[in-house]
Amino acid sequence: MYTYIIVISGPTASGKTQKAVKLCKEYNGEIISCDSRQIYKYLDIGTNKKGILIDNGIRLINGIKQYLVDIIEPHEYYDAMQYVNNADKCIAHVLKHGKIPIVTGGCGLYIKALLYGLDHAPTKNIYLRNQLYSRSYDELYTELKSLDPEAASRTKKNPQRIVRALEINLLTKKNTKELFKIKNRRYNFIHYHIVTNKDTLYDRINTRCKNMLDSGMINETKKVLNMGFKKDSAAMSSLGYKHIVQYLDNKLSKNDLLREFSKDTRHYAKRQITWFKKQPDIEFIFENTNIKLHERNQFN
RNA sequence: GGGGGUGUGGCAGAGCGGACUAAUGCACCAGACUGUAAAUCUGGCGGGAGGAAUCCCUUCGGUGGUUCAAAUCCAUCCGCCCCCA
Repeated sequence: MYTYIIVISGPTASGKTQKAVKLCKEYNGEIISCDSRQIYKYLDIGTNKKGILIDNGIRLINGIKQYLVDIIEPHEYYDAMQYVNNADKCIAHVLKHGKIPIVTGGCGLYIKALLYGLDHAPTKNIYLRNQLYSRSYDELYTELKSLDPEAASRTKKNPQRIVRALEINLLTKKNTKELFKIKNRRYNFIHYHIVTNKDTLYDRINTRCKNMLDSGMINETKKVLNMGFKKDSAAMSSLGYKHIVQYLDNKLSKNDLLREFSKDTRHYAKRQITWFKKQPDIEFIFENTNIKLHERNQFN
């Protein structure tokens, strides 16, 4: 019985899933997705889902099972803690069946949360947030500065993060210094991160965006909107979909739609690259590298 | 041939006598981020020195003028565009 899990991360369009599928076939594994967008039902083209849905939250890609996709409705809220809970269950499930869980995805925060855990903090409080958002940035920043200077210096000029820090502080009456503990690994894991040539990656992103639009992503968006999901629902903040919404509102031309979609996706990839650079316990591999688990002690 | 317009940093595009190394956007580079994360946010972006304040050099098609001062005015040359013939 395996006790290790494998993590494969990489920027968008770096070929994570493909690599994971190959690995699963060679080593009897199953994929646990770590993707904050493929969790949404109905958004298939733009989130680049692979394979077919065979059960609630389970897809089959070339005969390999992938968990944690298509699990919530477009308007539903999701967060890192929920991901950890879900992923923990999936990992246990896969291990129980004697297979290797291969966590695959590009969502840095979720991976970090899964691997090292989150400190105990309250979940989103909409009432409080609305209250906070009605105040000015300066006011919020000043308040955070007095309540939790460290958090303030970490979140400066970022309203969203200031609100969250205040939310934690007001709800727990503790500052992050008291709340945040040094954490140990929650799993025995090997974390591979795919490194690609950036120019190649950017080219790939550009053509992928175009292909997505050409293969019905706009209609998919319309369909979801016609189902009654709002333009500002959580899922609609996803790359591409949010641009399509603007296009449908005549705020973007078709050319601009593609340009903005590609641009933001490229920027996103860059953010992913930046994030993983400073994460601990990562083995960086080139995209054409074959992962050979059998050469590792823990798999003998 | 006649008339009008235009030429600005990698691109688009403001500026139209001083605060101009020159707005803004794109591209590009770097970064932050423990519960919204495909989110949110920050810095840089002519060259050289410096941690930085700052300093030196070089820019607005070419050249020559006017002016204390020019991307901005004038002359001329070159390129592009439009209209009339």
